[in-house]
Amino acid sequence: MRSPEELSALFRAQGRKITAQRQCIFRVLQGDESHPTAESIHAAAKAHMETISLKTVYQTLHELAAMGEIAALDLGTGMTRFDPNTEGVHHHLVCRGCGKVRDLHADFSTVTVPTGAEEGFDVGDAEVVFRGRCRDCRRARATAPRRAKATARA
Amino acid sequence: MRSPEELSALFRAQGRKITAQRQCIFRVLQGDESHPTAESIHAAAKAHMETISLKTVYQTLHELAAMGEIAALDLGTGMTRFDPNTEGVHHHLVCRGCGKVRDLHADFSTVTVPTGAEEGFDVGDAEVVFRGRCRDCRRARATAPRRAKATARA
DNA sequence: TTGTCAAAGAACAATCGTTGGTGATAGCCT
DNA sequence: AGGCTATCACCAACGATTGTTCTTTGACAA
Ligand SMILES: [Mn+2]
Ligand SMILES: [Mn+2]
Ligand SMILES: [Zn+2]
Ligand SMILES: [Zn+2]
Repeated sequence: MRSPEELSALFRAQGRKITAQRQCIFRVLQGDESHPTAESIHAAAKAHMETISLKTVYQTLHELAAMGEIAALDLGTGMTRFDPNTEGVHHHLVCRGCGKVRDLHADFSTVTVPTGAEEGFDVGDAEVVFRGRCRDCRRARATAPRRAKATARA
Repeated sequence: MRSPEELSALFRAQGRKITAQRQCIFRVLQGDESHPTAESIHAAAKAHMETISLKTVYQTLHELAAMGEIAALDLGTGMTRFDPNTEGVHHHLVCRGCGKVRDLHADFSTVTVPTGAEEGFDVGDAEVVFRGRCRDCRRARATAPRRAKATARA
């Protein structure tokens, strides 16, 4: 994702309006590596701008995603996660316990993916999602009751 | 997934009742490789049993999933997909156009997944989802208007 | 500056897949 | 047969997301 200033310039160049809400969202996204949800972005934005609406957050996130400035990820946690880091191709570690998402920089270039032609399927891209337990959840589980109900809420 | 007869025996052994609805669902699931949704399973079941309710279908599917007889997959198509094929580990091809899901039997055993310890993340398993276009959608797209709206409905 | 107008925002309701209640009926199993 | 489940129909709720409507605002020209 570009800097808030560059994004503002981009928006302006595309005829979009530069509003305080959008700039606020730009700033909130800037450097956020938590793969936040729309809701958590909204919460963070409200800390700076009490009146900003969730709808506006969704709208702006979709615009940024359509522009390729951020990525919208469906990682099976129930909510769309947004990723301002679109620089390098990377994969994700998803914690089954708390839903936290972390980047995984690993090389899968040597993986033999069947060509689309031979299966009739035009493979666009491979999405590798590793599910497991983050350190915090591993620790918590060590002392937790064995059949803890998976709440899956972040 | 086991045969309808074996499943009936299993249910009986667990104190669950063997009802006509459940047997109908067992039969519908048997050999279905389309990774159906609850709704499509319901539709197929209704063809044999007009009065079966969607609720019962959901309930039975969840029971089967909890028993490990089928898998419930979140492949980002908006609805949970159910997979009666739990025999071999396999991955999935998801069509971005029509949402169809196909099995992909490919060997990723040589992929160097970072060990959980070094990242503090206990990797349970890797889920590889390939997104692209199936043959039908490729054909359709060749003649379709360029900005066709993705309906994502199977 | 100020007017104009489309774009953006706020508030609210609706949507979708799914789950939860209810009470009544039906049917499995001992 | 009798008890206990499962199922039914119905209706409501859920959370994430989107559509609607009305109001406000920013961008640009006069
Ligand atoms: Mn990321
Ligand atoms: Mn499969
Ligand atoms: Zn965790
Ligand atoms: Zn397709």
